[in-house]
Amino acid sequence: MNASIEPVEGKQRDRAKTHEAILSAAKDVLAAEGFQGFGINSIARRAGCDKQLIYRYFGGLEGLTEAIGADLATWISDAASAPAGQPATYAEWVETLLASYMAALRHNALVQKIAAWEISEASPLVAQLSKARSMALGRWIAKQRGDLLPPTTIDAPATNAILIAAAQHLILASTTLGGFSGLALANEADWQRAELALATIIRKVYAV
Amino acid sequence: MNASIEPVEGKQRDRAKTHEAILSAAKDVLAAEGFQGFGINSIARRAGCDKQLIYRYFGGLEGLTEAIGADLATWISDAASAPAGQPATYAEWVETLLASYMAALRHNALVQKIAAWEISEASPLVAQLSKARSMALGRWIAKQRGDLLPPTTIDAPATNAILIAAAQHLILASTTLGGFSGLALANEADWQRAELALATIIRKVYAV
DNA sequence: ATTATTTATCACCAGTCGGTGACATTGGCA
DNA sequence: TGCCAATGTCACCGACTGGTGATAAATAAT
Repeated sequence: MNASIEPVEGKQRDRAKTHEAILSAAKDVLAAEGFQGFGINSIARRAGCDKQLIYRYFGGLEGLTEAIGADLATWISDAASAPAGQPATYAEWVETLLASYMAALRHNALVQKIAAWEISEASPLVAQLSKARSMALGRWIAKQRGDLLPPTTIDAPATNAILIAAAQHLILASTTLGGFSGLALANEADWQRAELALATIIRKVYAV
Repeated sequence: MNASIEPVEGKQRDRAKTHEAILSAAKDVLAAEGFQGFGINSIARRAGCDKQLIYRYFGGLEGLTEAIGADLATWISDAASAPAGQPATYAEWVETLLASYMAALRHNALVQKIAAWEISEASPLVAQLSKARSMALGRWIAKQRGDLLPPTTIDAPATNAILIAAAQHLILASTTLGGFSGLALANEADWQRAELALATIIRKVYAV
């Protein structure tokens, strides 16, 4: 019961610590090397433990992926900064929401790799992460939502899906290609240009 | 010299045929299994020949990828239907161009997998294909271009990159996730909804 | 008919992968 | 003390990967 006896607790015989080390290593591997390097051996190497422990504590890659998914439940709530003020129009709301989403995704390599995984392969592994990611996103949007309504002449769900898809694709392309379709996306000025164009689209399409 | 002696020419000792079989198998593997299954062994299996011949005739995966890139030079010109009529406005031009691009990409699994590869990994292999793909796209757009100019108040390159990114992402997501961000993309009606929303965006953002 | 060259096949290498069973070590409990 | 469960380590398995050298078979040139 008394767990405060160990003097140094260096790195031996601590299941909780090993558990955490494995989970952290798994996220690191996925964020750094992408889903291609997401394997038992690679994760065990980075965690500095035997791969057998991954099977024991998580039940292999599946259970480990599940744990990552659970860990992902609040990724955007934690990353996105609080809204500065109440938006006055639906267009303003979409604009700030999309900007927050882009900022959060741009600084989260793990979620970027998951997003890339989603559109590259349809495996049960990525399905878990995909579900966790979209649910976290849905909760976050619902929480931010006020009583603003889009113009009834516009298919808002489809339009917003297009905007999110564009933002996501630009971010993913920027890390591997450095840009997309002639639009450079390397420095902050490039991103401001892209976000300005997005904001212009939003304002024009949701103009009242 | 005389190469018309062989009576049946079944499947033996024909370098040109083997060459073509390998190239075709490589494209098939990439289109069917994605860049994950794009390997020497898998391609040789599908081509029905020894993998040694891939090294001999193409110089390994690199040369083979280069050959695929060269083969890709006209993918969109071949796929996209000729423009029905001359567009009257810049918005119309962008609208028909984007619709053609989406139709061509939706029915070309190979290019889809290459696009997914581009945003998943930054390897020299995919760089070749990426270059070939974007150059083919650029040539096609330049050929379609008339003397129409966008409104000077709009950042047209950035806006168009956003539109293409959205279209591309929706198409890639549809094949693996069946939709994106709550927008189903399974049947033709779903796609018409998405294209209508895209067309609305284009008309509003490029309105004169 | 006898060489040469091209075309294709085979056997093998070292390395990695996911996965598993046996073993060693430690700490707590009776 | 002895026991037992928890924790960690090691060795191994079969299968696959990219890559290469040697060899066989068929065609072309002499």
